[in-house]
Amino acid sequence: MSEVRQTEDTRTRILETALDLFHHGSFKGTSINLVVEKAGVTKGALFHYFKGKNELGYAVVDECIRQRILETWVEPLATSVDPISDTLLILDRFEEMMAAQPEIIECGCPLNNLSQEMSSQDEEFRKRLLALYELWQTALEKAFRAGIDAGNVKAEAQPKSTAAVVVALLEGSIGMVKVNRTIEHVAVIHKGLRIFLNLLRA
Amino acid sequence: MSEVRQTEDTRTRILETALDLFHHGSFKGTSINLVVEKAGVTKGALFHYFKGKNELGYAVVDECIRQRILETWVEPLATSVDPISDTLLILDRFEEMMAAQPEIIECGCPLNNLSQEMSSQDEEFRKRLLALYELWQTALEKAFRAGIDAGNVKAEAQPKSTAAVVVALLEGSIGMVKVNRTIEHVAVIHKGLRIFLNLLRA
DNA sequence: GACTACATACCAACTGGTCGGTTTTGTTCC
DNA sequence: GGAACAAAACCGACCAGTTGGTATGTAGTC
Repeated sequence: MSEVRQTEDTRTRILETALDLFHHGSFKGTSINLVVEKAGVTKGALFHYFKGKNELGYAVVDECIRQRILETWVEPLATSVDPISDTLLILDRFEEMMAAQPEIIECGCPLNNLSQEMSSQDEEFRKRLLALYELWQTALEKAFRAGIDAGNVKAEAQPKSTAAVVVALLEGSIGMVKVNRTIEHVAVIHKGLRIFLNLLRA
Repeated sequence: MSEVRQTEDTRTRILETALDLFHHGSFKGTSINLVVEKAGVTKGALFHYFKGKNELGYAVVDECIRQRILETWVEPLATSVDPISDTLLILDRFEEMMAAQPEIIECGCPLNNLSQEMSSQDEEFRKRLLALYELWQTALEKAFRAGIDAGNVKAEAQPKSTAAVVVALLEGSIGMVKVNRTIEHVAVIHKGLRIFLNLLRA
């Protein structure tokens, strides 16, 4: 534990702790005092790396959450020509994750949580969160376009609108699960989702 | 102006002011000091009618928001046998509302906002919010069942799952619009939604 | 000795909530 | 009608605790 130097490690620990707390609680509802306590650092360290609470939030969005979107959605869909199957596959992985860590059911999606809380309160937050949604949505849009070209998706499925609907549907679903807080509800939503996506198959 | 007004009027004014502030801001982010200021009452008055901030929030959910769900969804769908057309009609009305009052685009849906913010923080909130979602979802479920019986909706559309998906999709959509903050995005989502719902037509 | 990387003590502003008090309103009895 | 009384409605100063943020200091590194 008593290592010599820290430097970038401290910053990372603050960021990851902040993401965790913002996820389980909320941005405004999480005090920087709590962040430093949980991260095992002092306020001086936090304010050394971040100008203020908002800047910390921006960094969480730009670095931590962005990374997750890339790993979960952008990379898996980058070369997809069957976006319906691939999306359902990603959803299966989510379901497994929820079964393994039921606490996820309670606290939803970090991106959605922050968006709902902050986008109407702080323009800087909104811009950054929007950028992530566009990243995600564009990945889906491209995949649907490729899916249509490959003959796996109905031609009438408009890629842009469909991608928007899928994102809205997923964020809405995870939001509903937060309120319902049952794995059964995940299954109900999942079934409906499957019906929807399969209707788009060519 | 100098009417005799009192009693129940004060309570109502507090409730409506609170709903408005919770909607434009958030529950935790709105201080009771601000509520009393905007409502033009004193703290004594607020605490006379509500045991605390949470109780005020519960009342907003149970009374104000519940009323809106009933008016917007339950009553219009009560006798529906063509839930797809009727749902699209309700959505048209939403779109008109957004065009007329663009501020709605910024602050989303009060029910969704409160749910995302509070359901993981306070069990009492969660229970009450869930009850409203069930009210809404059940109304849709019944309408879809009636729609299938009347031959307006595909038989394979499972009413419960479909209702859950519609609710999730709508809440997700309004959430996305909050982040995107453009009327054009409402149209994009709307188009996708229309595609989805029409796929369910018999 | 300049610089980074922290640590600590501190602050003004604000938070939800309390409490003793005043005013308004409704009821009862004459 | 009006005096007497009680209860509901309302007021606003005050409180302890927390908030985001700062000022100042120090220990190790180049």
